[in-house]
Amino acid sequence: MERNTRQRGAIRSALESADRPLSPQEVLTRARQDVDSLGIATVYRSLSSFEKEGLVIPVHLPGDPTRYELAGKGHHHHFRCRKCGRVFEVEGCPGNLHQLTPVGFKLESHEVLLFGLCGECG
Amino acid sequence: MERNTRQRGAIRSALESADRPLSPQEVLTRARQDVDSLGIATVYRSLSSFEKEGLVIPVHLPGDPTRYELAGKGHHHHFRCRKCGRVFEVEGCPGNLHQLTPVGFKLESHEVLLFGLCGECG
DNA sequence: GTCGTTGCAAAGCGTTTGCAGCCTA
DNA sequence: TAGGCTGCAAACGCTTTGCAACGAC
Repeated sequence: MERNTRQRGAIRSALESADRPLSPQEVLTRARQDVDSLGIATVYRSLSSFEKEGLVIPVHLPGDPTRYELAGKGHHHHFRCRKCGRVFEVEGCPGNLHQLTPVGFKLESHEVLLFGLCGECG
Repeated sequence: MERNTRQRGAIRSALESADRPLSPQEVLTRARQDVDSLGIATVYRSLSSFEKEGLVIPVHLPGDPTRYELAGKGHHHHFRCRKCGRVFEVEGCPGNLHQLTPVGFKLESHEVLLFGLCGECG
């Protein structure tokens, strides 16, 4: 059973106030503004329980720690600038993915990652 | 300047004989059949120098260590079975990716990952 | 002979876990 | 009050690095 604690509230708030996926470390920094005794272990435990509940979604980027963002934003993907490292959300989806899937395979989900330069760095 | 050593040869062979991306640990196991004193540090160092040379390509999968495959196979993506964990190469590419890219951004590369069940597990 | 390469061991870094005390329900 | 939650520190697994010996060119 899930309990509502100050820590979990702070972690959820941190994610809500962000407009991009946050790493556990970034979550910790932000959430400590609410609960300054917060420990990194609690962040990891909360994020993974939020993930199980479907409240947050993990965003995996090559070479970076896993980031998390709130679920319910609708289907989208991510663009990472190779210069400044920031991660942006991109609307839409290329589609056609079932056409790529080998015969006999069952496609359940997918991830599309774009890399390049953002508007400011380009 | 790059030198040809038995170790690098063994690592390259390991990748050549595989039909799927290998993790550094898997590369080590296979390459040790040629050079049994091979150490894991050498595998990491060689893989990253091969990557810089453009000889191999890293394949990143959420939750797994980075795998490597030989470059020059043509553009393709990957499908991972959530049951058996195997990673398959997928021909083709969804295209349309420039349409997803925000205005002012410069798209340089991308990655598409498919998840689901393979033919045997489905 | 030079200097890049190797293997070992130690260090790094992100993540997980054991445990005793805390606090929500 | 029960049992989930928390913070700390230790443990973990993968990856990187320091260093002295090695070996390709």
